[in-house]
Amino acid sequence: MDQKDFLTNIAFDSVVFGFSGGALKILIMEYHNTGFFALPGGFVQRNENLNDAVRRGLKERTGLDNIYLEQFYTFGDTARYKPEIMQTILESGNYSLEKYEWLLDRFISVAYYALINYKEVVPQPDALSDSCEWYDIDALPPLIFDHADIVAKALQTLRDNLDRKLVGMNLLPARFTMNDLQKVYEAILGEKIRRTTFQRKMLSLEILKRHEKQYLGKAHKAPYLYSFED
Amino acid sequence: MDQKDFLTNIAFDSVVFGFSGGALKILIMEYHNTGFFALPGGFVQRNENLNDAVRRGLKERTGLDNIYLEQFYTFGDTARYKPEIMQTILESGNYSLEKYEWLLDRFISVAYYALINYKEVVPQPDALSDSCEWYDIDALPPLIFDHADIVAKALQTLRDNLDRKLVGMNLLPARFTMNDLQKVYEAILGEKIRRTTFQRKMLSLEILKRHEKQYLGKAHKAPYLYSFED
DNA sequence: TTATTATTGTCACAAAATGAGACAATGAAT
DNA sequence: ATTCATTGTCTCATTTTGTGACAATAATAA
Repeated sequence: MDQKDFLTNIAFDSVVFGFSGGALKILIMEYHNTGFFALPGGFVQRNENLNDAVRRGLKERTGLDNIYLEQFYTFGDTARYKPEIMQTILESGNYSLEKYEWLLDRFISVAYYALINYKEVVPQPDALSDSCEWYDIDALPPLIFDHADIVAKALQTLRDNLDRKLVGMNLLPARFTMNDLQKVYEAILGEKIRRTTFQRKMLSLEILKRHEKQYLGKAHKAPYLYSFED
Repeated sequence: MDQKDFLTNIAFDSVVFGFSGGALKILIMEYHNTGFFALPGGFVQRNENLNDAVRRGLKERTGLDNIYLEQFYTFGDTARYKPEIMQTILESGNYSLEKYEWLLDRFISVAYYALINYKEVVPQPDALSDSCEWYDIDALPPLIFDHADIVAKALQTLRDNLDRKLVGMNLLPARFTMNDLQKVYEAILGEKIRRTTFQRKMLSLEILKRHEKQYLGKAHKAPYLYSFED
């Protein structure tokens, strides 16, 4: 983590979406002894593609390769430059302010969102943080810098992309019911969807393969399981 | 233009769209004595918002304030790092390689597109360039670095945004005919649109104000002029 | 065994949006 | 007055979407 290995003034932040218990969640880190919460992020190595840097960071936090990833905005206001916060984080982690002085400089941050299958992940804190945990998108702790803005814009972009990109594929397990898929859409949009219209629309896309029924011992008709495979 | 005034490793590029003669055009710069063509761009001052830096750059190139601007992607592949090209540009412009050594470093570039009224602009070259001129989007010269990719992505984003944002407003003069507006849409989409459907759709949006007719001395019915004002 | 209950898959119809063409109105040239 | 190209609007067909109805389950209760 030496200055000469990394590009200066440029960072990235990731909004990692997962879906569990009917709610949309994201990963948030908490720094040692500071009460500071932040998005997972990192820096770009001098010989590394920006996109690869983000994948490297996500691999460290989630253990996953091949994550669905979209870049959505680059945040570059001067108002996001608050060196005293970074200084507190470094001091609380017992890091040398001299060696890591470059972290106190201003950073422009390229923001990405990722979609992952909640159940496949065991979130890992990094050296500076106590925890890396899921938070309900409606109940986030206060975040440092402009990270609340980043989350808001990530969610807005996800909503805008909902019709154009196959969002459900990445947030659900390989097999799921139509109702599972509908709940993902409802969590992202923040509103209820009409069941029959949703079902008709999803089936008309011809991207779902129907499998066996799912018997859960409930007192009603068992739903079919679907997958996105061909 | 001293290193200490600017953030390092980060730049911006602008795809400036204009509309003239029924075709979509963008601004391209040509560097002194090099045969190199590139998008207008620049660097971010240490105390300056990223968005403001882009507006500053556009003001220098076009003379305009209050330009319609959208950030659309940040390009950060290592493959775009070609210091020999920048060195040639500096040498051809008789700039000191020592003083401007920082320009030979790797840059991650935040890309924006702008929409402007073609007739309001007299493009201005900068100190390093011979010209800053309009080129038809279908007939661009070969561009340095990954600037051709940037243009392609700008155009794709513009198409995707066509229904959601008021594109025509920014590419046309204050008053225009329905046919003018349709030609803008056709130039962006790269395909013909059905006249009656387009007219019905535009009018149903209730964002157009109808004004007097435009008599051009042609042997047919004179069209109404419209504006986006309220 | 036979109701009861909640949910699912599908259909039918209404409403809205879009595609496609018809046609009269118009401004100038012949 | 006639012709011509273009415009504004209308109508009808087609497609998409909104809305509810309804039969088909899979377990539970009677």
